[in-house]
Amino acid sequence: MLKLTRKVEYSLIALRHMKGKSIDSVSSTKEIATHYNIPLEILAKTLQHMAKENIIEAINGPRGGYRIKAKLKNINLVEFFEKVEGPLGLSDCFYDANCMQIEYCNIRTPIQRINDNMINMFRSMSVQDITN
Amino acid sequence: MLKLTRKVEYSLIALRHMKGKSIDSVSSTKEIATHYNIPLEILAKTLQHMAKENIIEAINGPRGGYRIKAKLKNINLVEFFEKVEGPLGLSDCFYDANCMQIEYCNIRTPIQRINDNMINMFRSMSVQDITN
DNA sequence: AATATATACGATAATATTTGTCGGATATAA
DNA sequence: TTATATCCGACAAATATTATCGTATATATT
Repeated sequence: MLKLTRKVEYSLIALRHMKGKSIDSVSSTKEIATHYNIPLEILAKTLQHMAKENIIEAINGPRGGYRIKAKLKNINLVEFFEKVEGPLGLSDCFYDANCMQIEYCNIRTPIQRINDNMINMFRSMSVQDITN
Repeated sequence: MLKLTRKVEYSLIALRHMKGKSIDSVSSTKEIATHYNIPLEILAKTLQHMAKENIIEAINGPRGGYRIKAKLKNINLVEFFEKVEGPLGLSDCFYDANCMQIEYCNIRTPIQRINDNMINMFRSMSVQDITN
């Protein structure tokens, strides 16, 4: 419960790795995967996904790889989590109302309050903060 | 990602239901299950679990059921989540160090910071707050 | 142009977690 | 004694997450 997914973890690991290198040098999937002991194919997809979201940039071909594209300071954790994993919410009913008890539910509003607090907390932190 | 489990949701629903009744009246599993459209057996286990944790109290026999036992004001959400679901943490490595990349991991400390913020936030809310 | 290295990506399989079911036991008010 | 309710372990199903495979495409280097 309340866990991050590996995809998010791998994304953060990769970003932090890239941040430690000079601005225009690239990091290949294999390089990161072997260094941090991450399954290559999973990491590959994760990086492709981040590239599609314009967080990083792909350089094709031999000696290719990825490098950071976005200003990490301008991406808060809510945006980041949603780019990587999709909509955020303590319960599905906050973005997909397919729930058997929605009609009689007595905790939707209370949980909404917890949810708001959580969202605010994540919004107050940037990806930059986290990868420092 | 970052979801509550149904067990937690059902627990909160049940507590809120009981709070709406007079202090010594009891609520049966069936009553709650049918009212909120929750699978009976699941709810039964959930309530048994909360009884073991002394949050609620079981009254056996016909006309039995459960009623609130603890001071909900004195239980914060971290305590509550841990009573109902076990240890809390954004990543397993915060309470079970069985991780392949723990040695080279470059995000453990950063995620720890997010985790601390989250824990603090949950600690600042009581079950009472949530079931009001 | 050929080759080797790297990303791109859909399909599918394995694993883990969560959720739900079943069967039978115990307690107790009526 | 009976009906109603909790108790609880074992098991099964559903869902979500994580990982693998196969093949295609892009491009530096030679």
